[in-house]
Amino acid sequence: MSRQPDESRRSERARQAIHAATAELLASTSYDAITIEKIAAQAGVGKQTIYRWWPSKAAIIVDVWAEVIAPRAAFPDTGDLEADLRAQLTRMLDVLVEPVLGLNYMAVIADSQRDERLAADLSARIFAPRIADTKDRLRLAQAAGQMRDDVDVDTVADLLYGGIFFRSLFRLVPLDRTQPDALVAALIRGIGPLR
Amino acid sequence: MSRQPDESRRSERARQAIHAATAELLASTSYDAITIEKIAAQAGVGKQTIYRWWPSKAAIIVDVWAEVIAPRAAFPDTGDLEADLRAQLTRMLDVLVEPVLGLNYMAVIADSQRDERLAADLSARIFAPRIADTKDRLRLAQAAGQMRDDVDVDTVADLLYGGIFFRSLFRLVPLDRTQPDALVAALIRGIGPLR
Amino acid sequence: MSRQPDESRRSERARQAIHAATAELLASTSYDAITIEKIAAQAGVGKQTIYRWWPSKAAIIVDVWAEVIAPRAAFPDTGDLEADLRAQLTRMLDVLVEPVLGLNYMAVIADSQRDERLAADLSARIFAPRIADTKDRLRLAQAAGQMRDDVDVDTVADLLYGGIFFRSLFRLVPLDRTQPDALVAALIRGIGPLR
Amino acid sequence: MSRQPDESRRSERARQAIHAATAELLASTSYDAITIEKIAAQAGVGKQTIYRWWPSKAAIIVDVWAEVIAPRAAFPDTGDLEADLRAQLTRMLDVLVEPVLGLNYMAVIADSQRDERLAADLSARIFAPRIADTKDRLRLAQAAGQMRDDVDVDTVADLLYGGIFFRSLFRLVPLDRTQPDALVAALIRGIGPLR
DNA sequence: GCATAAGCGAGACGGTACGTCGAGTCTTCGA
DNA sequence: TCGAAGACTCGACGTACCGTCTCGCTTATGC
Repeated sequence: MSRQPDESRRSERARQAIHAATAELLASTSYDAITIEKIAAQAGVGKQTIYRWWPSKAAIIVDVWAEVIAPRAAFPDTGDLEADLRAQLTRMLDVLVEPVLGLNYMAVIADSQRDERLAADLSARIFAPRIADTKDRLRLAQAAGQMRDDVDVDTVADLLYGGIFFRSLFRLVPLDRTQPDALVAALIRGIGPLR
Repeated sequence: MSRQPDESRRSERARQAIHAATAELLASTSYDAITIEKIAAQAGVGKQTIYRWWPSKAAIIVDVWAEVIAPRAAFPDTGDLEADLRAQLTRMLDVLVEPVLGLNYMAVIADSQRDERLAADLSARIFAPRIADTKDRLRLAQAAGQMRDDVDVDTVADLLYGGIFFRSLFRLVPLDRTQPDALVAALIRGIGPLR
Repeated sequence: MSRQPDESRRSERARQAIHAATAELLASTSYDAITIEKIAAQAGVGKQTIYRWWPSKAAIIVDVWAEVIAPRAAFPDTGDLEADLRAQLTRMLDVLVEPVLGLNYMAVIADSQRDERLAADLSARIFAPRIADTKDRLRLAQAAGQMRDDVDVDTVADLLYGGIFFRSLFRLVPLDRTQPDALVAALIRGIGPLR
Repeated sequence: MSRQPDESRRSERARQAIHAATAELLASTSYDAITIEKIAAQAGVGKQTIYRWWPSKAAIIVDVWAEVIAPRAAFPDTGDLEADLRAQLTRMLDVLVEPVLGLNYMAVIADSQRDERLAADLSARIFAPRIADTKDRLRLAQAAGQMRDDVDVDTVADLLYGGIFFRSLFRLVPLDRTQPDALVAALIRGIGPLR
């Protein structure tokens, strides 16, 4: 049986070289054209070193993102719920809209549909923290009376992010930065008739 | 440059065999393990015959779906908007929830992120018609005073389907059939404070 | 299970390119440095095409030799047994003595020690025919009264070729072209005391 | 450049463990499947310890043999040259005939064709002493009038051992223990017509 | 008697080649 | 001219070992 390697002996130099190479490729190359062989070559690293520490190329990418994104700005909280949600969605759109990076972003999410480990990794390290922030903000709003307290914050998060992702996924309508306004407005006021 | 083949000479027998083989594989095999070679072998068809008529395996799958799904039930219209939206989302969830098929469904959507032709095909043949139906239903609701007419139906469609897809994509929360109720309720009544 | 390929569809072009590339490498490169990847690259051929038709690089080499060597000169027959054996051994030495080719020659024999299929191939296509010729010549000599007929021709063949190969194998003594003379002389006259 | 290590500090425990592991593998495993990594693992030794003291796996094997074989019986000398040669060849055949060990034996000789250092080592420590013994015995025979003194002992040694090795190398004819009789008889009496 | 430098076990590292897989193209034959 | 069959070139896969390179950790002098 194959042993799991000894973390304490891991080469920091190699880890960084792989991160750097992956980041570079992510910005310039389409997801399918990014191969483990290319990452290894560009990083000046043996393939085995990659396979020793990561189960797939998508896992490397998640790793890179986690490191880059981790220290990003927290969920905005100006006291105005609608403005804050709008700001947050816009921030997200800014990433999805970038030509190469945005597609690669979606491609990793795509791969996660076929790879359970990756899905778990992606959720835990990229999405879960942000969604947790979102829910915190929503609960604050509930406490402040800016949001009904008979709606489930999970549901709201799904609607909020889902609305953006759906457009991004299917591109039936071109992406544009005014979208969040309409989305958030509809969500806050509801689509039902005025009561 | 390579000529496009003569549609009129196309073998209906081969087309059906390929459809059948693909459908069979879709229900039993993970997306990555479905290969054009396997489809060809299972259909008793030369690879060239596939390449002559389809640009990719995902395109075949879309083709199969389009045929299967086309005659499906139209958007429900009982007069009760909330109930109808709920019913439609539930129908959708029923597909996504199926263990192999649901994942393959998402995997095709995933692939469409890297393949523009596929994305167009998938939109045009699978999603666009359903979304058009949805919008029609929404406009009816507006006309009937069941829905505010200052909200964009595009936005509503995004929120509606996005909510479901988002859960399906990231599976942070397990999928279950009660979800549409909460989603639709929140969307209709809005999350803002009672006015 | 993997099917054996269809001989009749085999590409003659590819076969020849592989032969040529191998022959070129054999004359210039040490056996260990000849890899299937290099052969494929030099021949402008996919690796799979090699694996489809040959089980190992040594098998390719044997194939090349068989084609090159097949039409070689027959065993000499001048009527003088001693001279003929001498001539034949000298011809053999000429190959073994060549700097790169000779070593590669021994290296293939070496590999045949670890690969039964290769050993059979090498025997059948390269050695067996020559040894059969040798035995025919020896039997002629027996019929002509130039050789005792109470000695086994197999044994004589072993002594004859073995003597050359042994030197070539261990190189305890440098190889030189006068060796066959002494070898054949000792073998013909025997080493026992004059009777 | 890398310093040669200090012999006096060498671990005898490790040396023996490596010898033992190698001997075990030699008896059970095909030559190609014997790797330095396996030897190290089986011996419970770091790879570096092997590389520090031996240049190749074949060198380890030669080392093992040299130790095992060194104290072996000297060349027999009963006064009867023919019987003694026969006895010696038979002893040799006994090793070559063993199923795994015999093949590994030939495989090392094989490897020596590609590795000059190994060839020198193998000659010096395994073959040269035995061949020297053989030649001594032959010279004794010459002095005793049991062998012609116009034949070169080198040549005779080549014929003698070559005959055996040739069969072993190519296995055109299965090996059997009666072979040495015919070989030695032919060599002593010669194959030429009765004089 | 204690530092200090060696060999040691372990195993990660940069590489090279392996043998396999599937992609998409090309060729041959039969209908 | 399409279809079946399948060989072709290509490129990436994930694995196996190579030989080198750190890492602590014993030892075992020699200052």
